[in-house]
Amino acid sequence: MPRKTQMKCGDDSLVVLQDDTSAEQLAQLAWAVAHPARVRIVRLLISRETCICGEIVDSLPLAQSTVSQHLKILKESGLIQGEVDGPKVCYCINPQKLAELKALIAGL
Amino acid sequence: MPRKTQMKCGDDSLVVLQDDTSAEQLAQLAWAVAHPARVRIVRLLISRETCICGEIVDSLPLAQSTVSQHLKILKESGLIQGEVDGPKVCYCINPQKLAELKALIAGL
DNA sequence: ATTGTCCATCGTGGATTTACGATTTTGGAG
DNA sequence: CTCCAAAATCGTAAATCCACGATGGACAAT
Repeated sequence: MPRKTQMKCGDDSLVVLQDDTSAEQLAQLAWAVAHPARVRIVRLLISRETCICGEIVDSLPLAQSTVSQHLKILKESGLIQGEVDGPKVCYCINPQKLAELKALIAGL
Repeated sequence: MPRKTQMKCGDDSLVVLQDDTSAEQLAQLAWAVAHPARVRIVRLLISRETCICGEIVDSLPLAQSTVSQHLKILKESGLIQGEVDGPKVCYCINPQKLAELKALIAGL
């Protein structure tokens, strides 16, 4: 769960939170790709339209558990989806979320 | 300085590092806007073409020192620039870097 | 020179990230 | 049923982030 602004200081509820949802949305999606390994994963998933699985692990210089963690983060962001296929798990991009990210960044 | 992949495991220099620079570039820029406060700052700087300074502090529900830290991060990413104007400091966006971020995301 | 404002930086504390190895879970083969 | 491989999860250690108050430095005006 990516971070929200903690705003420990005096709460000015309304004015402050006005367009904060959009900022948080963007921040959350940006955060998902704010790590080289996760960028690589996303790119890999885009290049091969066919979902792959643990080949991701082989394509990265990281331990299996670490990659699994990054996959979890990407899954939670909604950018990718994973479904079990026998003993393996296949991941693929979620085009909608990817488009959303692109739109949010483009709309800056 | 945002994080790079640590890759503590066996080094497979060539294949692995091939397009890693691009992934790191994207990750670095994405990370700069991976926080709601920084998104707000960037948006503010874009909306007012004229550089502002400590109004940024007033527009955010954060302490001055915290905002200064976010500004530093954004400055290090290259997305914004700041120059002293008398006792105040004016910040403005760096259109090139912003374009770079947009291009990298769009090119996903 | 002194004062006041604006901003950066220091120092700190708590939460989060990121990495790893080890363990558990899951589903298919033998 | 048992064994194997794939993947998720647990537990942990180190680094980083993010917030704050307090301090320090730069510049204008008095």
